[in-house]
Amino acid sequence: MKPARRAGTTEVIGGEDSEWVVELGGGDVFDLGLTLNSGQAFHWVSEGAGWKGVVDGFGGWLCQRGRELHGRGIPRRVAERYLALDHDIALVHGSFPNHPRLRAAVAACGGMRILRQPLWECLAAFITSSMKRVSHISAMSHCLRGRFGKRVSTPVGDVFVYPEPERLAQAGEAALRECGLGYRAPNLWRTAELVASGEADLEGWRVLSDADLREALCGLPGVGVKVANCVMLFGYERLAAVPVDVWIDRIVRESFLISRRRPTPAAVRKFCESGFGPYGGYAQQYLFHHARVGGGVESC
DNA sequence: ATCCAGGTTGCCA
DNA sequence: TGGCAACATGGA
Repeated sequence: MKPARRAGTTEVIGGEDSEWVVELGGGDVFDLGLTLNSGQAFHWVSEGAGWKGVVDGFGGWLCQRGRELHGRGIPRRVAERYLALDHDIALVHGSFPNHPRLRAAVAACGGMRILRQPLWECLAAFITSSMKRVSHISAMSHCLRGRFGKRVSTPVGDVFVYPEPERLAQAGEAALRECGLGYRAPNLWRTAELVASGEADLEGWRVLSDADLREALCGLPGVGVKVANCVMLFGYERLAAVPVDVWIDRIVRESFLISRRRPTPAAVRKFCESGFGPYGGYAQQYLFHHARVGGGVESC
C-alpha cells in the first residue's frame, strides 16, 4: 500500500507513550472493535470500554471513543502501525468492483482495517485454524499463551505474549496437544522447529514476490493456500491476497459467479485472484465478516 | 446424537 | 484438475 495519506493528520493529544490519545484523522471511518474482533487476530479480550491485548511484546489496552483512540501500555506508534491507521481506506473502497453484495459489506464493515500482525503469531494462529471456529481458535491461542508465553503486566492486568517458536519447539508435540490442537499439534510443532532453526526465515521472506512468498509459506507443515493467504494478508500486508475459506467460496459461487450453473473450483480460484481488485484482501475480509455475523446471502 | 467449523494432505479416476 | 476421506476437538 502506498505511504500514509495524511489527510487530517493523526494528532497527538497526550504526550506520554505509556498512556496516550490520538484524534483519528480525515473522513476515514475506523472501528476498533470490528478490527480486533473480525477473525484476523484471536487474543484480544473485551476489557471495560476497550480491549486488552499484546502487540510486539507490549501488553496494554486500546479503546475508541468516537474519533478518539485511547491507549495504555502499548506505545502509540506500535498501535498505529498494528492497526494500519495509515491505510488509505477511500482508495481501498474505491478499488472494489461495483457489486451489491460488496456495497452492503462495505456499509457494514467499512471501519475495519486489515492488521499488520507479527508474522510468527499470525502464522501459528492460522496453522491451528483449520476446521475450527473463531471462538475455538481464540481458545487455543489463549491456552498456548498462558502455558508457554511470557507474562506481561499492563495497566489493566496481566496478559501473555504469544510463545516464541523456540519455546513451542522445545515444548513438544504432546504438550501442544493439551491445548486442544488435536491433529494440528504436529503441524505447529514442526513449523515452530523450522522457524526456530532459521530454515524458515519469516522476516527474510518479506522481500519475496506474492507468488514466491505464497510458495515458501505453503512449504511449511499445515500451511496450504488458504492459510498462506491469511498470513500474507494479515501479517505481510499483501492486500491483494484473498483467503478462500468455506464462507468466501460460497459467497463467490452464489453472488459473483452466478452466470455459471456450477462454478468449478478453478473458476472460484481464478476469480479470487483478480476479481476483487488490487485490495482484494480487504473486500474478502468485509464479505467474510459481514456473512459471518448474519448479513448472509439472503440479505442480497 | 449428529453436524459443522476461516483446511491440509494423500490418493485415485 | 476434481472428488474424497482422514484427521481431533468442542459447541450448538
